[in-house]
Amino acid sequence: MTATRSTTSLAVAGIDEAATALRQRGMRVSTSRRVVLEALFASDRPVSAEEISSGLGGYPPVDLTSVYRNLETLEEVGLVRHLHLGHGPGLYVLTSVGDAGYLVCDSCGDVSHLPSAGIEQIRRAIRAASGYEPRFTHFPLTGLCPVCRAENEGDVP
Amino acid sequence: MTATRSTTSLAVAGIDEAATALRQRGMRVSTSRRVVLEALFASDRPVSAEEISSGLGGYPPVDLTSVYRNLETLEEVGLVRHLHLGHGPGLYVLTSVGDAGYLVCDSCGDVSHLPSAGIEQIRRAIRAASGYEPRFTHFPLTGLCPVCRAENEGDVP
DNA sequence: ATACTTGCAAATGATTTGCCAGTGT
DNA sequence: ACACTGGCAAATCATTTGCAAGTAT
Repeated sequence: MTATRSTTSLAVAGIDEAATALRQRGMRVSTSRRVVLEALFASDRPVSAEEISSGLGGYPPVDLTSVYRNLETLEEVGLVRHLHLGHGPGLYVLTSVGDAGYLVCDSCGDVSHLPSAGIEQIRRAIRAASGYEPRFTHFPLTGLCPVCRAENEGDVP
Repeated sequence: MTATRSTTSLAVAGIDEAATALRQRGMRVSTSRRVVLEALFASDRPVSAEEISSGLGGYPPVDLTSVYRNLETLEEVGLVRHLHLGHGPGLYVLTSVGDAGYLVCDSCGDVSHLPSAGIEQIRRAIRAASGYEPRFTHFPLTGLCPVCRAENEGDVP
């Protein structure tokens, strides 16, 4: 009833395939929209609307409002997804990057990828505990990273 | 380096114990601060600053700024913690409620408690995969709830 | 009496909306 | 041509900051 975020994804290999997907739905491939896509394809990490707007990676700047509107559109189509790693602005990625997820340390703020090796175990444990089919794409897992864990021996063990 | 949130907690049984903890640190137990604490003690769910400010549970209204400032102070002391369940305002709870965590469905928005029965398994899997000591207190686990999982059979299985 | 707190106004950061001109198809 | 888009200004939502007046201790 109150869907918080997109539940569909459309993985695509490059701009051309993305453009085709858009046109198939009667959407246009405008300059701004293309720049947003190119910036996302060029980045190896989640990026904010502001970063894209201000010319991330040498692409021409695009009005911030248009960036937001395009990201929203692309998210509806399933090409893009957004996530939150902490208190900053939302971050956007292509759905084609997969859904491995992130880890953020509550103490030092360190951000890392959730190692794919152990993900299936985590999934299984969550499924068993709750019946949910987990996704790690919208919020990171958080806690104390190994380093801070060693340091914070007194705190909330 | 970039601590995102408090890593300490101070569980307390009631207002009086909380008041003592505050005074021990040279902090005052003003009317506003007491109302914020009372509202938190009276609520059985995480609440927003706005809710507290506008007189949740029949307590006298407190200026929103003061609520934010008090919540921040109480969080520093370790009496309070905040979390995000989705895109709305931050939600606050007493740390004395424990750290079981929440589950939110990406599709229908349903919010539930992470059943304590399976938590240790989940913790173990995350620890094994990443070395992190997980906390489920700041962001919920998300995914498809059992009901939506059955419905969305085509989507991103 | 002193320093911690409050309340109000104003600022900030992130995102959204209205509106009309611009442009893919 | 027509409908989808873009850009700019202004609005909105959540939260923070400045500052003078108020009050726990």
